[in-house]
Amino acid sequence: MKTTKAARDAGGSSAHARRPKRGYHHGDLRNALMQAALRQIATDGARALSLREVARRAGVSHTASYRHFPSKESLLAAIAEEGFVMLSDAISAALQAHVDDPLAALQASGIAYVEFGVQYPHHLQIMFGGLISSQTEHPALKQAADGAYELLREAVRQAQRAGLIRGADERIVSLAAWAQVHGLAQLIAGGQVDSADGRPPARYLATEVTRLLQQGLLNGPKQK
Amino acid sequence: MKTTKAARDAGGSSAHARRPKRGYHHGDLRNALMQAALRQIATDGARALSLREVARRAGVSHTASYRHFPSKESLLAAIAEEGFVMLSDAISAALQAHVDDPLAALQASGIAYVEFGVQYPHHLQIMFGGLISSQTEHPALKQAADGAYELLREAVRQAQRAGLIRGADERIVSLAAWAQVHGLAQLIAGGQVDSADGRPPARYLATEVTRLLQQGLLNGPKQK
DNA sequence: TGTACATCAGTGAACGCGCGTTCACTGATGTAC
DNA sequence: TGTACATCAGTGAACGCGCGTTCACTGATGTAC
Repeated sequence: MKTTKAARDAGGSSAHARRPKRGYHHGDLRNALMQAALRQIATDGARALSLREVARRAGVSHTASYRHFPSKESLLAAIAEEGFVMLSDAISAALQAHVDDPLAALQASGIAYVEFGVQYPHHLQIMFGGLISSQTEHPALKQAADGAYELLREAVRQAQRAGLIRGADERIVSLAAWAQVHGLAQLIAGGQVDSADGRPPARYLATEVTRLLQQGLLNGPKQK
Repeated sequence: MKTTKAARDAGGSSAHARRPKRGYHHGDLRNALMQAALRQIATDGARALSLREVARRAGVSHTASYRHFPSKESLLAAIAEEGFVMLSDAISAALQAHVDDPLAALQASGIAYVEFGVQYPHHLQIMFGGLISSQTEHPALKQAADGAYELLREAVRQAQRAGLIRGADERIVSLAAWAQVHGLAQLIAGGQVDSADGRPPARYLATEVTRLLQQGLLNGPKQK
């Protein structure tokens, strides 16, 4: 999945695996701690996460993380922020693959949302699991979260501008789109919906489910 | 919200408030513990929940809960189960209010789902927040959860049978409906969407959002 | 190139704490006769 | 109605534990001259 850029830099020539010459100084501890935290969540569940165990997994004394994160929650906030950035990247890529077709772009961004959640379920859990008391206390996180949602809203606006979505309030349409892919991602990532080997893959489910909503958008309100 | 049946029984005539004659035996400790747990979650967040604090709030020694729940997780499982039962009741009521109109029934059940989540956000968190390691280890919980989803699927099937939904796979339609209301409930309950005083109330958002999906269902696939 | 010094990133002992669970117990309640 | 006894629902001390955070420290790194 993701590579620890600086971790590779440190050693320079030493190909891989065998511990690079890192001695007292780690080189990329901040990043290593974030990855260790994700590994612990994968193993023990998000609510069992402890700073000391994270440090252990990173091979470092349990107080070292205070050089990089002022508290346990700020480590979680950093991971959540990373998640929103990755999500934004995924949505952006989907949008750019369909610049000529705003409706396809909207659907693709929804599918990207679901795929992100399935691929990074632990990020999703930290982003939305109520582990961070208040986003307001972590401005960078709040900004990243707002940015991701803004991409989605902009996709809705473009489809409206192009005349592909009729009638409905943009806020409601955006919320409907968000709720749908968010719910689907949560259900799949949370194991409530099987999408394992042999079962319909997440991408297929996301495609079909978003298609249904899209049809509703296309045709506009029928007048009650 | 909910009344503790047996707690009232215990005292008999003593109207209310002033501690009924409960001495050594509590009378309805199981129920009282569940409510105390919900209160602690409301105060401190779900991940801070501790059996000892729950017992403190219930006014009982911290080991008393072992007479009613074999472990901390089983207390959580009981609350989650209660949540699914309440959710099922809410959905059933919505369905029965529209027996003559399967499509209205389907939408009403979705709205009921969102309203349940908004009204009982802490139940929702316990039901879906990954606090319970495996539903399989709590059969009654699993059954309650499956029952709620089954009600929703049955509503979809009835709309299909009545010819109101064309073409689409029932599994996909059910999943789309579930994902949408589940996502909306999560977003509102998690504070990602404001629906507080002055803002559009949850019921309105749920109605509009489900209407969009409904329109997609009504018109069926347009043939790609 | 060498030296002095400031800064940075990690260490390890120690703090105080609350936790989940076990155990042997005791007071209260229900039931058989 | 009264008594003996089993069962049930709480108690409180004790267990062993890992946690987040602080502190004074030390080794490593970078920089000015």
